[in-house]
Amino acid sequence: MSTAERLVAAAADLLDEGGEAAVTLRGVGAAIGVSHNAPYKHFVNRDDLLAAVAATDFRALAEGWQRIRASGQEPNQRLLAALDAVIEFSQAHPARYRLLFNSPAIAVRGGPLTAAAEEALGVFAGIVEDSQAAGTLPDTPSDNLAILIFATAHGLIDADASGRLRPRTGWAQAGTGLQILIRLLSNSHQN
Amino acid sequence: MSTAERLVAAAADLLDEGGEAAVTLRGVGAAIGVSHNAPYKHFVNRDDLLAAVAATDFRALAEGWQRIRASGQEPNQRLLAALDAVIEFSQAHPARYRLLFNSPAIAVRGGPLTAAAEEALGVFAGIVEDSQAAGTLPDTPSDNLAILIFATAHGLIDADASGRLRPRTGWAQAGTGLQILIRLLSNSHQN
DNA sequence: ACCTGAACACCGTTCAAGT
DNA sequence: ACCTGAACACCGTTCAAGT
Repeated sequence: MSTAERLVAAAADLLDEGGEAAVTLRGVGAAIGVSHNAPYKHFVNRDDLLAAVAATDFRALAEGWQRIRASGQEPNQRLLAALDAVIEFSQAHPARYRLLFNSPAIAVRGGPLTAAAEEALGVFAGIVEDSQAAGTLPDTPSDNLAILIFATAHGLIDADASGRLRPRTGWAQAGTGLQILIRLLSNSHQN
Repeated sequence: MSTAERLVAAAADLLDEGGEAAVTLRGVGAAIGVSHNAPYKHFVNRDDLLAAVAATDFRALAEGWQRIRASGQEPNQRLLAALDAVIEFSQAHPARYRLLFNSPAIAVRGGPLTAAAEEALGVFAGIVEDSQAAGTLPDTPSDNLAILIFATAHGLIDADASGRLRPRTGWAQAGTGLQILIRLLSNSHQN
């Protein structure tokens, strides 16, 4: 692994352990045995390092979604599995999830991160398209419907993280809300 | 205005001007002519001050929604107006919007902020309930449907802030996606 | 009760210097 | 090409002291 890759991995670990505030250049450097200054030889600044972590996670997410899309399940089951995958990621790696979908300052930088995000969302849109082709979702343009469904998932995940999901709804998880949404949308199509 | 209130107002201004990073205790103190240490006599720490800003904004949001609910428009128009109000706030005060709906570390603190958030979301749920009573939304439990709709709004707002809304959908605004969602949900009910 | 000023232990970032 | 160490200008927070 190159130094740059080791820095990215170390930053991801620190995100998991202590959240974004725990990712200091001094900490990242120490984790792989270089000075607090070495990261500047591989990334333009701290945000650039965080963007590299996010890009890596987007690529992994895209791969996971691709496997789900290619699996033998029913289309709507694949869609729910894709949503479950991102919910699971948000719970296992909350700080890294926030970096993917909740960090406008980093998302807006463009570059490889934007490309990786586009690719991942493209795979997700494909999964939605499969459901539409199977006739289990309304025939709104697939890019539009995909972002609508994903936005709902993201909103529910955020509400859950802020402790505002269970008190109001009694739902154990964001996934429960999404099942209801998919059912409502299916009904919408069947008339 | 008490010193505490002036500190909250100064913090809100700094959020609008330079984002969360611009809210330093030194800057907040200087803005109202006290030392960088004075805030500690009114708030337990920086997060507590930010939570106070968020609580104030939640109360204002609840009042705005209440006015919309009491207005003479059609129920679904009131719902879209309520969603427009929060979209508008997110664009006029992005850093403060993030504090309301995108800051789990602060939301989880409980206290007056949680109470203010509960109250605001309760008013929003009431607006959704009105639409259901008018027969223009499915009869899913109103708290559940309200959080589903609000989650979608929040997700679209976040996607827009990260620059990921327009490229994929061509939508000029989050509001466009919400109109489509409301229409789909209305169809869902009419069969 | 409320505020100040010094001090502490951190930060990100820059720069000159090393190999 | 890659890294180090000192230095700079910040932070939040604590503490002793003032009125």
